[in-house]
Amino acid sequence: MISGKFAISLHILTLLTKFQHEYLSSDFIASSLNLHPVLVRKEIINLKNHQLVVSKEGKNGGTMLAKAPSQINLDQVLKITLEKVSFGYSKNHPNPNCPIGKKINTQLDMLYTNLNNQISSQLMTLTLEQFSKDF
Amino acid sequence: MISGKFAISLHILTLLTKFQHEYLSSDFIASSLNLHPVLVRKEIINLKNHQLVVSKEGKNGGTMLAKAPSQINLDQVLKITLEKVSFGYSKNHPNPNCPIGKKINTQLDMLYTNLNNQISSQLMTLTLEQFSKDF
DNA sequence: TAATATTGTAACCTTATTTATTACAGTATG
DNA sequence: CATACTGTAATAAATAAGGTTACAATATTA
Repeated sequence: MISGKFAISLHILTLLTKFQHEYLSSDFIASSLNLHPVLVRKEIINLKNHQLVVSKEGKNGGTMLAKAPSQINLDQVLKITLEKVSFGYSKNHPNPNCPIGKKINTQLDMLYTNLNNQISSQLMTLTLEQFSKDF
Repeated sequence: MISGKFAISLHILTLLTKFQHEYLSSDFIASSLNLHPVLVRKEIINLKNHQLVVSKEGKNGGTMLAKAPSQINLDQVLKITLEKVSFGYSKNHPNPNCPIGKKINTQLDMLYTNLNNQISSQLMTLTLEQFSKDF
């Protein structure tokens, strides 16, 4: 899953913010997302691995935020879902005998790193609390 | 073609910058990219449609920059290749009966638009001339 | 003017990636 | 102990991306 990960995780976190201190089941979350519960659980595992949520197995189990929404910013969410925003690479290895082909990926990396830094610094200023307020 | 478009176009434009005032064939360009010449021609058509390059059919034909590399900035290239950088959406329509589901896409749009504006203003400051200098 | 090198473009094929489904073991609750 | 959950693997289906073939159109040059 690449394209939807960030959006799905943010949706889940927003739901959890609205129902703070309650365990929400993957079925409930899935019905808001209109997504298969197994996919929701997979995303939740990722959120769990990064200590953003906790979940409880068994009857009346589910998932809950692990910290206050004011302590979670959107850059954290981006980092654990997409890692880096890619603006794309040509899939094939460019010709190493061509001066451009040889260096293009390094140059793109540098450019993309700069762009990512800027994106991150913007997302860092936005907390889940703020994002959730508009719903 | 989504992921590679920006990188491929930038690679082509960089080559054209290095060989300014020469018509380069799609075969030559393809061998630097290690890509099928037909794909190169497809990308070139896009660059042509946006007046960044001109091309000439027939023997000794090929493609050449339509303007000085100092007059082309990377935001223009981004706009004609990816239009907008997407951070992803859940593929399904979220549940409109859920307050979060109903509004999530609008909220994501706003967020993504802000991020794109910032990316654009950064890329606008970078010309093809500058980008090509490091090869 | 004929051979050649090139672009332009459509149709189609292949592969990779994403998303969805099924199945079931494990676990906590009441 | 029945039930309602999570966790997770295996696999299938759908979609997207990239690659290939084929050939018409065009300009060059010998």
